[in-house]
Amino acid sequence: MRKATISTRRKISNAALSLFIKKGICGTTTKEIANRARVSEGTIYNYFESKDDLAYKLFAHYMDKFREELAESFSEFAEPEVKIKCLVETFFRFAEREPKAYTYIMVAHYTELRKMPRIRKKPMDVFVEVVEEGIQKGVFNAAEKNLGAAHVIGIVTRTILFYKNGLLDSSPERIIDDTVKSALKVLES
Amino acid sequence: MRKATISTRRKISNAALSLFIKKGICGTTTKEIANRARVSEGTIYNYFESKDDLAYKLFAHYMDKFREELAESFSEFAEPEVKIKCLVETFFRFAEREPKAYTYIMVAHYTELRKMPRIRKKPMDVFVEVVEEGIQKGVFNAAEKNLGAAHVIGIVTRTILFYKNGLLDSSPERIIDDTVKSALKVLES
Amino acid sequence: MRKATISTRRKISNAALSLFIKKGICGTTTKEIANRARVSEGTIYNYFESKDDLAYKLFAHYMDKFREELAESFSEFAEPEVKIKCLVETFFRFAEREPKAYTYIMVAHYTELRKMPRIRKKPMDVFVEVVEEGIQKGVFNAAEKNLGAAHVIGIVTRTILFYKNGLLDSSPERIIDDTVKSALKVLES
Amino acid sequence: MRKATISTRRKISNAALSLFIKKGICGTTTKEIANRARVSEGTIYNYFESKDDLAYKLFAHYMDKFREELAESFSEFAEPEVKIKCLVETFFRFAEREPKAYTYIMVAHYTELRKMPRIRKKPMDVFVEVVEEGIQKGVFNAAEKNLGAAHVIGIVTRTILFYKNGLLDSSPERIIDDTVKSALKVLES
DNA sequence: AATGAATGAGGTTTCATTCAT
DNA sequence: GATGAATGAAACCTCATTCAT
Repeated sequence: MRKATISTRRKISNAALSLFIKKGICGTTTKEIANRARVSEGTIYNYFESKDDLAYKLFAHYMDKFREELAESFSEFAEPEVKIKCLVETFFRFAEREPKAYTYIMVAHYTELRKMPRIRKKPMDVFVEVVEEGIQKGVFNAAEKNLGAAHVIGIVTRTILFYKNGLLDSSPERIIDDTVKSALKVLES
Repeated sequence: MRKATISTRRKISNAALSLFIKKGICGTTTKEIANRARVSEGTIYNYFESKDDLAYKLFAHYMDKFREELAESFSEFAEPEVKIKCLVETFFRFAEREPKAYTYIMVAHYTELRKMPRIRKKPMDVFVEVVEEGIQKGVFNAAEKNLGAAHVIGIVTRTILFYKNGLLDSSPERIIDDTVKSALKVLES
Repeated sequence: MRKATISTRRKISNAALSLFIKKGICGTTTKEIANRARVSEGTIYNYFESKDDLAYKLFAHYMDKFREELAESFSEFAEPEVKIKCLVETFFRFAEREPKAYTYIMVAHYTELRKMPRIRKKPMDVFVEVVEEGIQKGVFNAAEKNLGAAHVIGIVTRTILFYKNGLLDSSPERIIDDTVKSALKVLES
Repeated sequence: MRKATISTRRKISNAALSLFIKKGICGTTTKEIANRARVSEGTIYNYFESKDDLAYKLFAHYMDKFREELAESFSEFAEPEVKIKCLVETFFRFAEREPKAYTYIMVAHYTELRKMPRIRKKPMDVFVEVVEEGIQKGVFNAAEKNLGAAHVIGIVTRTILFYKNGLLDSSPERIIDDTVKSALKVLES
């Protein structure tokens, strides 16, 4: 085996991710995962404790990755408006670069969220912090930080959903630009 | 069965709705539905062809109900801004009055949407029409109607999600008021 | 209700007969019987103890009818050859006049025979008696009466099966004639 | 699994065959099959798609085997009378050597025949071809080949049925001999 | 007599997981 | 590590039968 060979663990993860977003976690069988990963069913259990463990590890991994990418998308010293712009752009970029992971995070949010330990820091928290900072500096006027964050996150996620469903005709650049504008309109004093 | 008795069909539907939003469609068993509805498992099949049929009928029913409520929430002759206000308020009211149905619609959107006949008119369409009207009348300046609708719907749905998860401290009236304001900020010229 | 109205019992029997020969007893549901008979499921149990009881009563009824018709098809004083001719012709006529009953008897023979009380006199017995008589009179030379009867019954039943399956081109009269000839060839000294 | 071990597939097939002929396909449960085969119920589905698939595969397998055995029972260059003799003897031998398979073929003929693809070549066809050859050579005088075949097949199958039901007292050799004679009497000019 | 909703035992099938190789 | 046959619990669903009306 060359080291360039895609690891078995990775093959399983990728296969599972594709299937989970297409058919749901519960609706995906280990046999399907094994078939798609070109691996035997038993092999899955050499890497993950159970199907649920696989689903959870996958979720946690991409959740963390996404949050980190958001958190690192702006300089600590940038203005809040600039930070919001960076966050929105990063959101779009992540959705575009890792479409399956993005979808999985979004869907799992609604369905499997219940089982996730609440302690984990979420992408949302990054938005909340920036909004809070903007409010303190007087450049944002949201009634409360969480409400402002909700509005911004809603604008972005729903736009991406529409875009992925082929409901938007404009160019991606244009869409991102307009979405940033909307986000700032909502927040600014 | 006395006629005053809650109909068996309704008992099953209600039980299923509660379970579907708590554990997902696939994660809910017919036995659980039967137990909660206080009927035998076999009885479910006197009213629905299959568990999936039950899930779909439930979805379609509430989807239609929600859309109709939105469509009837404003006078045809109102200003677009007023219509948007009405839509947002009706959204909140529906989510509050029928919390399970609301959640079910939102979740199914993400998961079971695939199997739904695409022909069905959706709540979203009501928003799109109002945004379109506003653009034509020059009071809204969204780049395209679907993008404007996406932003408004995103603001509302995510706010309700935050609210339901106990993340917002303000009073419901205040939240609704701020959300209407955000929606109009995003849309207005 | 006019007395000419077909009795409920008869409606159920006819519906069951049609379905039993098409899908088998086990493969037919009481709901299907009820639907076809234009009767409610519960009504079946006003006339029969169970589905099996219905299937058995139906079988016994037609079995007896068929045997009686065979037994009465010839004069007691006719020659054995003539009796054979009458039996074969009656066999064909019965199969033609009551195709469903005939098929049901034949199929049940192979499948539900097990549960039938062995005491019941069967159509076969009529053949056996005639062959026995012919042997005693020296006009038939079968090694044993049952073997001769087996050959004759086999010739007739298989011919009817072929005929019903559209495998024979000759006219019914010609077929019957040839079949009588074959039966006699097999039996005669 | 050691290779000397009877294959699981074979164990399931044998168990199913025994049960199907005793209780019918519809009347046999997968649990019974599994118990008799000493495997778990789930294992059945590692080898067959469904109970019906199992029933069909079993039927097709033995149907082909039986037809092939019949077709290979005589030399291509033998006289038609000899061929008939061979066919009848092979029929008996097969019924004796593989009593369950024989019964299953006969029963399925009457009951599950409907679902079988009509294309499959049947044992009957071998008889038809030989009868046809005999007619062309002028040694058989059947009115039509299918009718002649029907008579011969009827004689054989019914005799075997009587024999299996203990209705015949003669020795097997004697029965076969008499049956061959009857078959030839029916066919010969 | 007739109905048909309700039942619940039991049928077929699925599938996550194990384990001998 | 990898395999895949075997497992068996549990899922979905069917259906003969009952019973209040």
